[in-house]
Amino acid sequence: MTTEAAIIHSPIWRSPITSADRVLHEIQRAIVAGDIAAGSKISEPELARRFDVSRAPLREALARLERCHLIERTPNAGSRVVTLSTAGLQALYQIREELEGLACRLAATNMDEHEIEQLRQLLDQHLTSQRVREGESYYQEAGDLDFHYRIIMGSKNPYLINMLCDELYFLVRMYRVQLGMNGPRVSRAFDEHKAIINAIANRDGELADLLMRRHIAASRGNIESKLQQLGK
Amino acid sequence: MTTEAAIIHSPIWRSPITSADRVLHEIQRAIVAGDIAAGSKISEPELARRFDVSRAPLREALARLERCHLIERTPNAGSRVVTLSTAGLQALYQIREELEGLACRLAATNMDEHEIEQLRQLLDQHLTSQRVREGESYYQEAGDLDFHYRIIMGSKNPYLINMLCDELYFLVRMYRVQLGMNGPRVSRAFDEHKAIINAIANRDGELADLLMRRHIAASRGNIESKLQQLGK
DNA sequence: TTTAGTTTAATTGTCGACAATAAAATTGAT
DNA sequence: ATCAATTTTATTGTCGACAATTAAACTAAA
Repeated sequence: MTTEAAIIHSPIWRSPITSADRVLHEIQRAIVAGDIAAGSKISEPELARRFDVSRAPLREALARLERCHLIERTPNAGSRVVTLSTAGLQALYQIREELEGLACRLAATNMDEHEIEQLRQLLDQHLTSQRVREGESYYQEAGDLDFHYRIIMGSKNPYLINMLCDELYFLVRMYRVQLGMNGPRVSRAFDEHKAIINAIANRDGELADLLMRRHIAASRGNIESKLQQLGK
Repeated sequence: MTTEAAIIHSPIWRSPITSADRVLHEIQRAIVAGDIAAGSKISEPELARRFDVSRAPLREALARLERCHLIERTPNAGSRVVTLSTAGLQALYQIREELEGLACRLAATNMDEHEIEQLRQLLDQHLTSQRVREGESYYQEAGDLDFHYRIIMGSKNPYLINMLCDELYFLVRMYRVQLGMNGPRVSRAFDEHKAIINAIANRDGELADLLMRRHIAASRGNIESKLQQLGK
């Protein structure tokens, strides 16, 4: 999957050379996957031992985990992993709709032909790999996220890229992964993606914006129903 | 001025109990004011001595300064204060338009009558204090920012509040302060503010959104002309 | 004189220990 | 037995020193 490649950029990620980066990477993965339970308290000494680092780089990592809304820190009290809720999901997706809509509008004018072509190719290979393994659509997940990443990059707006990819998307992934969002929306999402690409290729930013908002709203609806289906 | 009060909230600010918070506060002020020059390199040992703290809380502060886009860090290389540019201003204000537009739409449905009344009062006292001291409109600056803060808070969306107030607004203030944005747009801004409040009071989110976008676009135009007027 | 390579110096990243604060446990009183 | 106050424990925040990396200075060769 190419998701990993798409994630690499700017402040939060750089290349995991430093040990703070490494431990950040691992904890992010653990929280998103639910290995560190949502709502659980975080013990600095414990995590430091667990990932075999001192508290200094660990705290650096915690600072950045707070930045991408995966934990909440209160001074002199400690950190907690965030909890997933309907209200939180709605607040998150309100922003996402708005910012990714903007990303589409900007991408429609700022992406060059080559980038658009690459986006098309991504969608194609995405389609074939999905047809091959119909049930196991973790790859679909990754492919979908990759699609969104590309468009966000295509906006060429550094602040927008930073906010969406570094600060919001981990939480989005956390909702999707922990609620088992892998199922039936696959083929419909393909069509929506295709339509968005066409709009961008036609340099119709307004339309791409509108389609992206609908696409995200639909995605939110899905997660929302799953959320209240599982209580809370 | 009430700006200080409006700033206090959520992750970045809490109450400056810890020394990392204190030094963050001071450095933010220094960078926004230009006391630490834009584009200059940051020396951790030097700043640590200057603000009389160890490097540990200083680095905590640097992490949060990166978060609000006032410095840029590269691993093993150090930190630089950001530089102001037309491209950066445009990218920043693209986001601002979008998010504050959203804030207006949300505020139109989420602010209660009391909050709207307070907003009206703010504008009035803002008007009188401006008529008193026509030339020195630093207070106007603060008043304007306060106006925007209130609406953002009125959206009741925690992510939106965090992004705008904690991550974007320091940079906005940096542009305004360092380019001496205090002058002639005062009375026009009043009318625009008034119109936005009316739209919100009428629960007309669409209109408030539109007006806010125009208001911010006008503000950007002002700063933009000043920027290229001073070279670069 | 310029450029490449090497050495030196300075800066950043990390560590372990201590201080200050908050949570937990214990004690005492009603 | 319950609640309040106090002691104890544990956790977070801070410090100074060391290790690793990078940038600067210097030397030497073309």
